[in-house]
Amino acid sequence: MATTTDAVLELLQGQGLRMTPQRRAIVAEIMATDGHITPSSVARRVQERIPGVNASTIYRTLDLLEELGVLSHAHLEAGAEYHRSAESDHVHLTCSRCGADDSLSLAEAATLKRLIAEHRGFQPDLTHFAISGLCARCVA
Amino acid sequence: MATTTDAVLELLQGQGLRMTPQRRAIVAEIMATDGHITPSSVARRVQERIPGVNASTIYRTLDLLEELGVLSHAHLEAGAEYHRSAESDHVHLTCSRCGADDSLSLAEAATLKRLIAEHRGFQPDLTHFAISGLCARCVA
DNA sequence: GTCGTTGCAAAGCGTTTGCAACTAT
DNA sequence: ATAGTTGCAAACGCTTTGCAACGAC
Repeated sequence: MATTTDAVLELLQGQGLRMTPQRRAIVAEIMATDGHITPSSVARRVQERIPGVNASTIYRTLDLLEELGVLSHAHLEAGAEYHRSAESDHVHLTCSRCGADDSLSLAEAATLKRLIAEHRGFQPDLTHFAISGLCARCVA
Repeated sequence: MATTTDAVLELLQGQGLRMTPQRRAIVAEIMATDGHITPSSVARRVQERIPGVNASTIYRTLDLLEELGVLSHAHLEAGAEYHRSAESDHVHLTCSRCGADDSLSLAEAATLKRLIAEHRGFQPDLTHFAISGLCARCVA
C-alpha cells in the first residue's frame, strides 16, 4: 500500500501514468491529511498552492487514486469524503445533533464486523458509511 | 404514529394543513410501500395516477411528512430513500458488488446498538445509514 | 512525437426556491 | 375570503463529460 507521495509516484509510473504538478499537489495534500477530506476541501487546499487547478482535475485524480487502491471513499452526513486506504479502519460515528465526529477503534470495529457476519454471512465494510446517532453529550 | 392514509389526513388537519389530491396520492403510495422508496420513484408512481404532479411537490410533501414524524429518511448507496417511521427498525445491509439489499432483525440491531453504545455513550441510529459490504454469495 | 493530462465550458443529476396562480377549507 | 398548496422555471451544489490545448515522458 502506497503511503507516501513518492510511493504513489512510483505506482503511477509503473502504470505508464504521469506525475504532473497538479497530481503531485493533490497526492501531497491527501497524504498530509489524517482522517477524511472532501473533494471540495482538497480543491481549496490545492488551489492555494497551484492557483487555477480545476475541480474536474481533483475529481479525476481522486477517482484514479481510488482505482489504484491509494484512496477509499466513504459516505458521511455531509456527503462523500476520501481517506488513505491505509486509514480505512475508522468507523465513523457522527452526531446528528452537534455534528461531532468520533470513530470506533479497530477492536470495536472487529467485534461489530463479526456480529454482523453472523447474519447470513454478510461481510460488512463498516468504513463505507458513517454511523449516525447522538453523542453522549447530546443524549443527555 | 400515523400508519394509514386516513390517520395522516387527520394529522394534517389537526395542524391546519390541507389534503390535496396530490398529497393524498403521495401518502397513499408511501403507505402502500413496504420498505424503502426513493423520491424519484414516488414521483414516477404518483404521476401514473395524477399526471403532471411536479417533482417539487413530491419533495415538499416528503419533507412535510418527515417533519410530522410520518416518514424517516436514510442514506443508501443509491442516495436518499424514505420509509414509514414505523418501519425504521430496518438496518440496511447493501451488497456493494451485486446490489442485494438485506436487513438485520430487530434483535440483531439491538445487540449492535448496545455494543456501540459502550463506546463513550454514543447512541447510534443504525437505520440512518446503510451498512455496505459483501453478501455471502459475493464473498465466495 | 506520443499519449496521458489538463482546463474549459457545458451538461448532468437530484434537489431547492421564488413566485404567481390555484384551491381546500 | 383566507391561507395553504401547486406548477413552473430558474437556480442550486456537486459531479461528470467532450474536446482541444498542453506537457510529461
